[in-house]
Amino acid sequence: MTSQAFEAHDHRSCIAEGVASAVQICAERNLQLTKARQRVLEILLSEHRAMGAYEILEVLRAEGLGSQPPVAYRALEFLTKHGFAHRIERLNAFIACTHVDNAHAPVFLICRACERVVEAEADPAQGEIDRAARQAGFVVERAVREAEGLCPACASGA
Amino acid sequence: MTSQAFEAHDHRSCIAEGVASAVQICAERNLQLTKARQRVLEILLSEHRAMGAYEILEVLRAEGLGSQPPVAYRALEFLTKHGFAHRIERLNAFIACTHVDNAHAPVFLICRACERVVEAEADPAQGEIDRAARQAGFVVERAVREAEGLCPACASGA
DNA sequence: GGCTGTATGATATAACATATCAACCCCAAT
DNA sequence: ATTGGGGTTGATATGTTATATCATACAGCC
Ligand SMILES: [Zn+2]
Ligand SMILES: [Zn+2]
Ligand SMILES: [Zn+2]
Ligand SMILES: [Zn+2]
Repeated sequence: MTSQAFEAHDHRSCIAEGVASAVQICAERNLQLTKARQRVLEILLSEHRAMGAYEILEVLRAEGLGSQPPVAYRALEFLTKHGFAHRIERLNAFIACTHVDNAHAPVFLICRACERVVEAEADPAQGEIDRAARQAGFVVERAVREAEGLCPACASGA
Repeated sequence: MTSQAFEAHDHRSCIAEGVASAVQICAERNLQLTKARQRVLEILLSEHRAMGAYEILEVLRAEGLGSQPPVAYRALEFLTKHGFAHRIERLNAFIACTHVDNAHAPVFLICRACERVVEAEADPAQGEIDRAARQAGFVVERAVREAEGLCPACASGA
C-alpha cells in the first residue's frame, strides 16, 4: 500500500489489508470495532475517493445496519478519532487512511476530474504550515493540508 | 496590516484600509463593488475571525440589504473569486483577506479558543503540499493550508 | 440486583449551500 | 429609440451536511 494509488494496483489487497490492520490495532488497543464501524471502514476502503456521510449511510441502510444520520456520523467519528480514516475538509467527506501505522501529517491530493484522492506523507517540520505557526507563536493541534487539481492521468488527458 | 492580528493593533485602520484597497482595485480592474458586496467585505473586515454565510446574512437582513441565502453567497463568491476574502474550509466560513495585493499562498492559523484567525503567507515552493504533489506528478490548482490550535495568548492562559 | 460505561435507536432540527427563473438595469450597436 | 446582451438582484424552493437530545440495550463489575 504505497501512497501512489493514482497508479494501477491490486485493489483487493487495499481492502483486505486495511481491514486486517484495523482489526489488529483495535484488538491491541481495546477498541471496539463493531459491525457498523468495520463496515464503514470497508466502504471507505472500497474506493480511493472521499465519500460523504450520507452516501455511506445509503449503503448501511441498504444492508440494514442503520438508516439515520447519526449512525454514519458515529462510525466516522470513531474511525477518524483513531486514525483509520480522515476527513477531507475541502469536500466535507471522508476517506480511509492508507498509512495507518505511521505518524501522521497527511497531505491529500484531490483530483477534480476522476475524484481520486491520494494520501501522501509530509514532514511537518519542513512544512509551510509549521513554519508560519512557529513564527506566530501558534500551537498547532491539527493541520489541514489538501491540494485540489489534476492527477497525472487526468492532467495528461489519458 | 501585518499578519500578526493576534497582537493588539489599531483595528479601525484594518477596516478602513481593507475597504479602500478593495475600492481601488475594483476601479482598476473594472469590477463592480456593489453595495452588498462592499458591505459584506466590511462585515468580514470588522472581525479577525471567520464568519458563516448565514451570520453575515443576518447583518444584511437587519440593514435591508437582502434576506435570502443567495444574497450572502453571491457577495461571498465575488469577494473570494477576486481575492478580497478567503474561505476557511475547516470552518465552512469566510474571512477578509489581509494580504490583498500580494501573490497568494495563504496559511490560516485558527485559534479554537478565541476564534481569531490569522492569515500568514507561505512560500509554496518550499512547502510540504507542493513537494508531495511534485512527487506524485499531481498538478495543484488550489491548496488548503489551515492549522487549528491555540494562539499565543490563549496558549499561555492569558 | 443495581451500577457504570459504551454503544444504538430514534426523532428532530440546525447549519451550510445551490438550482432556477423572473425582473431589472446599464450600455452599446443597430 | 429600440433592441439585445451581460451582469446583477429578487424570490422561491430545494439539496446537502451535521448535531442535539433523549431513550434503550447490553456487557462487565461489585
Ligand atoms: Zn486500492
Ligand atoms: Zn492516514
Ligand atoms: Zn484588525
Ligand atoms: Zn486565541
